[in-house]
Amino acid sequence: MAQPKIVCVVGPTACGKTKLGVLLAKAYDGEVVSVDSMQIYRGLTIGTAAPTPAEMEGIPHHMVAVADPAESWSVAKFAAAADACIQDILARGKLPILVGGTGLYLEAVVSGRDFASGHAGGAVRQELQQQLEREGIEPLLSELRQVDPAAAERLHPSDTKRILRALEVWRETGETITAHNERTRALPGKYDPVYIGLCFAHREDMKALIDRRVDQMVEQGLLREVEALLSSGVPRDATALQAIGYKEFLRYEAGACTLAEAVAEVKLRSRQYAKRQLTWLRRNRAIHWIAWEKERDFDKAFQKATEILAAQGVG
RNA sequence: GCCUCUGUAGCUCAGUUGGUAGAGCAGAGGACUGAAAAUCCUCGUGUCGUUGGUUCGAUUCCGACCGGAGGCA
Repeated sequence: MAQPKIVCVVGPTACGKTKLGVLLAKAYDGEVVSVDSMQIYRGLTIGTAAPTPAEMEGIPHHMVAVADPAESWSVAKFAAAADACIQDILARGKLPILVGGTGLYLEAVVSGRDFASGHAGGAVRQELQQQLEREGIEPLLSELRQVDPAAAERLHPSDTKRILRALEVWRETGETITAHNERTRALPGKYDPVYIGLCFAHREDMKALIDRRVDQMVEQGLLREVEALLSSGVPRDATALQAIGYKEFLRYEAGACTLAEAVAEVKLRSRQYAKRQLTWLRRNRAIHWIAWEKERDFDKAFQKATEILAAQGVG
């Protein structure tokens, strides 16, 4: 009740979130906040399908191309920056419309929960990483079992990334990640979101569109974009270059595969990514889904979205 | 025409000294709180090319046929 209402347009890649976001922003006097872990990096335009000035249609878009591609952002850093944008939009009496495919980021922003300290490349993380390389996961797992048995139980022994993170939180803060999560989850959300989800009714239609879109990206010069990033000094292991459509062309550029193989790989990774996005979104029962039949029909989708928003008290 | 190799899960291939078979990839589902376009987990019945024969029993051995690759003519 006390939380400000915001609109969230979600869905897997290539389902038309950008377009619907703009349509809604125009109709409701809103501004778009992109919630995408890769569109934040400058120079990743074609491969991330970041909105172009033409696609924005004059609507202000936040959190796109705001980061140096050589540096590595995190959920926490993103959430803080995005929240500042939302606060600013609200202060000016406009409606924030969050548009994006990165589930964790969106959840972080909407809930407004904080994160325990620590980060990739930090001293504690590096120390843990080295310990992992020297001794394997067993000693780390048994340490976790002692300090945070619940996390040790929950985490699979192969999930080294999360085991390291759990230990990092403990070593840095003296609070276990389990306790931290329980504490922050109990806090009320920061915003009152209305979720609109876009998806295809049939998986094969989504696959066909993803394939088409990847071909278009290549035609538009995705390879040149990758080369430009490299020649501007972005390290090959930068987070930005781990994006789908970039890491595969890195291999091609290095002569490790043919162009056709790289393109096929991008298509494959894109639809696997879309599947993971759907898995993430499905557990959010608050999403009002709009399913495309065969082709995307934005007039109809906009109409439905309007009805959904009216029913939820927006507008 | 003859010879050799080959035909096993959607794809690439293992394997069964004869008791109806299993990996990787793909696919499906799931997890997810400072790398998340990341990371991790679970799920494998398929006329073992077709057809005869040997055998208690053949995908496995033998023959023929069909398809593929190579060699000799």
